[in-house]
Amino acid sequence: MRRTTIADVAAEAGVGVATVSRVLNASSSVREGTRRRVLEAIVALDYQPSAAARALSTGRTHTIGVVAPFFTRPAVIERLRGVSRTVAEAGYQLILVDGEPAARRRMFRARALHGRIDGLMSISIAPTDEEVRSLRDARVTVVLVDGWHGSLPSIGVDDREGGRMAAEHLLALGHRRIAFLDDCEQDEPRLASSARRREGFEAGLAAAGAPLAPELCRSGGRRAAAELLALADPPTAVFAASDTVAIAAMDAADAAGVPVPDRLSVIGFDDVELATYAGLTTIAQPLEGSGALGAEMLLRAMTGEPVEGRRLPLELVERGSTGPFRRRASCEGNRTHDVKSELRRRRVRT
Amino acid sequence: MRRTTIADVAAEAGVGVATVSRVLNASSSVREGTRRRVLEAIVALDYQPSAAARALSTGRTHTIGVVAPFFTRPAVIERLRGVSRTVAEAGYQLILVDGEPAARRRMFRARALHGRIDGLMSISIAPTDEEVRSLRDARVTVVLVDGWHGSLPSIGVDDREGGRMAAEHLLALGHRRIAFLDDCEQDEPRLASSARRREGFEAGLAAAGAPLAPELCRSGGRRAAAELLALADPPTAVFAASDTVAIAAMDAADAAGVPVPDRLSVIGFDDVELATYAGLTTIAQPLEGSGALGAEMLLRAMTGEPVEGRRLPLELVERGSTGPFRRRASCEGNRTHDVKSELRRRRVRT
DNA sequence: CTGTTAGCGCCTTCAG
DNA sequence: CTGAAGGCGCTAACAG
Repeated sequence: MRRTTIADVAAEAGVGVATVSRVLNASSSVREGTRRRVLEAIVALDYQPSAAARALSTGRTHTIGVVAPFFTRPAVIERLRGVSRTVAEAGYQLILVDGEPAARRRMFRARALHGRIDGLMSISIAPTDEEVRSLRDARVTVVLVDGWHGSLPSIGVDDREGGRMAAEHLLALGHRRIAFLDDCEQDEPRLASSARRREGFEAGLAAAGAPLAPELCRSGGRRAAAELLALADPPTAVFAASDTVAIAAMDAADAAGVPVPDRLSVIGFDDVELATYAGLTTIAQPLEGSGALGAEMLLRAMTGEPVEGRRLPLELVERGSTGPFRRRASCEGNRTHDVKSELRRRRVRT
Repeated sequence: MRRTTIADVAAEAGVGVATVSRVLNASSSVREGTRRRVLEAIVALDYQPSAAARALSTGRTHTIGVVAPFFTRPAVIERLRGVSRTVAEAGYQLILVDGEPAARRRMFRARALHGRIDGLMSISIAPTDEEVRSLRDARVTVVLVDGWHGSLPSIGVDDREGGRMAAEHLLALGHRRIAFLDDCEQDEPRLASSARRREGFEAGLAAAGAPLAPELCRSGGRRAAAELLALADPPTAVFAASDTVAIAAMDAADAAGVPVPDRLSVIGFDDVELATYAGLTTIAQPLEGSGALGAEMLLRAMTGEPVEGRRLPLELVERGSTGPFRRRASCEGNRTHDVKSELRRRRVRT
């Protein structure tokens, strides 16, 4: 029992294969009667064209690939949601390539995608110049989301500006001893957004005459935050390069009995869903929207239409994790602290 | 500048295409010298075989599809992580099909996947009998994760038992007026795990002589929880069919000024990452592990090897969201309540 | 409008 | 061990 092919349909309908192909692809016109007969034959035989054959013949797979660090960054998943929706609406498939660096790199070695995908979206990973060249040689259409490259359409936010906004918010609250917590990506030096956020942040602090102290600038999550808190002269506020790190910092604060925001203000970046639950103040960027927009652009670029990158807007979202600067060890502060940390410790465990 | 094909390599190496194909597929033996020459030609030309051509020729795509409600259920993403890892290690691609029901159904209409995938994993969505038949007719290998079907290898947990465990935990804490919050999936009647969790839960309560009151059994998240709390005789504990719903319930409690766990104990199901941050007591099941195991089974099944489903273990994870039953309106309870809810309200906003 | 035919790039007998 | 040739299922000229 062979699978039914276009030839079977043609025979059943009493026409040539080309005609069947034509009604399948709604290409040049087919007489209404013929068309109906073909359609009936298709239904009768429950025929379904072979994607592989079509891909081989046309050179297009109707599939787009997405490379990204899916499972280490919640923000990526939210972006993917937008991609998935858009791509599905356009009738395209989605191939996922998660990335330990090796896999990502393989994906960028464009020839590896021959006959697999028509377009490639890279989220939070910018290819090197060499990879870009390789991609272009292979004529793979590429769009970057949350990553920039001079010769590739890129969509994302102004991370420097975001850093500056965070600095402003904290400064406006009266904080002066402010720390920075970087994303802890030892193996991915090209994840550049954190670096840019930090640049803007530093600039913002410096402009206000409160430059970032070197010992207040760390990289990592919970442990780094704990070290910060253990300092003789600990910071009263911290800007984390991502919500994930920010939440880890809040966790560390709870564990150390440091009340947030009374003795430590915490601000993050991204505004992932988790930030809502955690009550985290953060610099919000469009996540799902960036994915959707990126997908639209990719789809358009794949038709040959020239597309240009876009900057998306940022917005400060104030929740409860930042508050005005307070002098240490005020009586009231202490009482609140005890109740609160006791409370959170009861609920939150790692 | 045409893309380089197997013929180019053959010419470059001074051999026939068949030989190139042989070294590519490590199939029958090739003399060492010839083999080396071919390999060199491949490198020299930076040749990369066309996946489409290979798929058409062999009938196998080296791609597996995953259908699942990716973006509405955090648990699915964690499962996917295991799938991704396993599948990548085996050198397979991953195609994602998110599902508004329409897309899922299309995927199940097996013929639609001809020439696209070699195997299909369905997470948290069980196909109907008819779909199973269709799948079998099309000879698509299928494995179910978190879903059961008599004639398909299925892997998951004993949801009924999980429900029973939740009941036991709450009863052991002294609660008697206990509510159930269902997942709010109006459009997906086949998402059966919630139903089974509830069955086990009801059975557990009934066995202890504290049967589930009809008015304490609702479906939905925050709003349903709020209704529960507004009852004249509100429950002192609630079992939610998933962590997501449980966290929504905690949120509703905070908003209503009801302290958790002092006046309301909340227990969830799944143990997603978020549960840790939320300090949620929950019935934990292997998430990433289930994905990995499912992928392994699928890969094996695709070779023709018969595989059998597996039940994974459940475990009660106590965090801070459940506590002993307390009589209402005790003085101490009230004080704690005020501080706490004031506090959480400050931090958590929706 | 519609049928015929030549590939798309690779795998796989089948001879040599 | 290796080369030649047919075919996987479909699309896309090119004739009619």
